[in-house]
Amino acid sequence: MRLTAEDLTTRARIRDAAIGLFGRDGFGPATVRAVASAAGVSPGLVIHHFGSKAGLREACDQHVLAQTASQGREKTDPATARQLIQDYLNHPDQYADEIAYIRRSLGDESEAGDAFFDAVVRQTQDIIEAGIAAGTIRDFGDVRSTAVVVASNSLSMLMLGRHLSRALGADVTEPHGIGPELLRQLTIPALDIYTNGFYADSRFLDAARDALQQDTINQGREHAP
Amino acid sequence: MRLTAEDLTTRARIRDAAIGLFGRDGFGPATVRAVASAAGVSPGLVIHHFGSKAGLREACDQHVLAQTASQGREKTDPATARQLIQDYLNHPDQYADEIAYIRRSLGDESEAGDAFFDAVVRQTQDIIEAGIAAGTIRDFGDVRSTAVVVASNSLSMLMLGRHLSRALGADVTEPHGIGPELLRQLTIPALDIYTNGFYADSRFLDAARDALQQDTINQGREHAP
DNA sequence: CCAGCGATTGAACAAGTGTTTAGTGTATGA
DNA sequence: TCATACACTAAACACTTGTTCAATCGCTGG
Repeated sequence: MRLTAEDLTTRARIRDAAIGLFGRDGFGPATVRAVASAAGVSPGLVIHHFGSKAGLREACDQHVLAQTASQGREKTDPATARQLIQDYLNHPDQYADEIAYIRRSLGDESEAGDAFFDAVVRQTQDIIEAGIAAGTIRDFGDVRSTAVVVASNSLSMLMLGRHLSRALGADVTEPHGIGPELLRQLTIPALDIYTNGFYADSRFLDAARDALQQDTINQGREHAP
Repeated sequence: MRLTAEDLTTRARIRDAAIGLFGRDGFGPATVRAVASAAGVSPGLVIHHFGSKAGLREACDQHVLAQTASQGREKTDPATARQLIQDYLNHPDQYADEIAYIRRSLGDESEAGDAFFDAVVRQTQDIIEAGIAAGTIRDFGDVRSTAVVVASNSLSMLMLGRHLSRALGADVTEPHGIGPELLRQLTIPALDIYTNGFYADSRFLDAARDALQQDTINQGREHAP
């Protein structure tokens, strides 16, 4: 649940407007004047409150990070996770700005993006380890690398939401978000792969193992210029 | 094989410098002056050759798209694909600029990025259909959606390369590229999931099917404000 | 030989950028 | 009540941006 009313302090209003514009246009192209205009204040006031455009960004980073961290902490619990997804499916617009901002943070090189990605990997690894203990998830050799792969796959929906929408024929009114019907359309194929696998047998896996073995042996020769 | 020598026309040199800077800094932040300086020419000449900064970008889009299209066309053939990957593993630097540029194109909303994503999905779908016919890939209900999911997962390595490197402890000298040793480290877990699945049984898949069924029934009520 | 043409440059321009500054209210606390 | 502090604005500043323009340089065709 979020507060949507406009009983925010001016500083918070500016920050939220900045999150929206930074997420939509990127940190570079979004201007202080545009942020000020969106917040209904003068450009000077933005600087007065945040010192500089970089300071404004830092405040946005911290806020979005804190917001998502407080939601993500309980995500290991399946029931809470389900409720969170349900909440998003019912009110996707309330999360749109933050999601767009995170997408930009992951794309730019920013400390906030780094922290967010690391948090997702950490939680994924927790979930995997709990799942292995409970017998619901297969036991892997390298849990860490597996967690990175799974986290990366999950975040690809966030990074490529716009293209997923296009490819599956949804209306692209929302520039980048991923709507409820789209999420529904992708859930089954994704879970199907995660449950029954993608390849029919271990041919490719064995071939890759062989190739990597061979590549490691030949590494000194092949990598020489 | 690419030509690395400097026997390029000035126009091509400017274009290549622009691809490098657009990929590294983004289309907005990268300036005409920086491109001109990187190419060793005056800013006016950039405009003289391409009309405007937007024209320069269009030329970069077309060039990168043509470059990747010519390589991707034969990717359905497994042998060629393997050779392409080998080539990349041995000379990753030669592809770095184009990869960074594609990453930015996929993140911005650009026609080139759209075309690239669609091409990847199309080829993925071709590979899946050929694999199903050959018996190497499982037969899915919805090939199209599956192709979108697989393509999205594959491209996540491109979009999040920087974070994958960080998470797996590689040196982050290259800002976003994904190095050979990193690719080696991720191949086995990814193929393991694609071969043996991620979940131990179909519990999650069944639960999702039930949830979506129920959500569809309740959709009218739950989505109301 | 030379007229012409494209490549190329340096300087300038107008617009937009982040930021500063001086000034105006408007509270709050002594 | 008055002075201090703070939120806030309008205007200006210095700088960067994309783009234009006049003027060269170097070649090539007649």
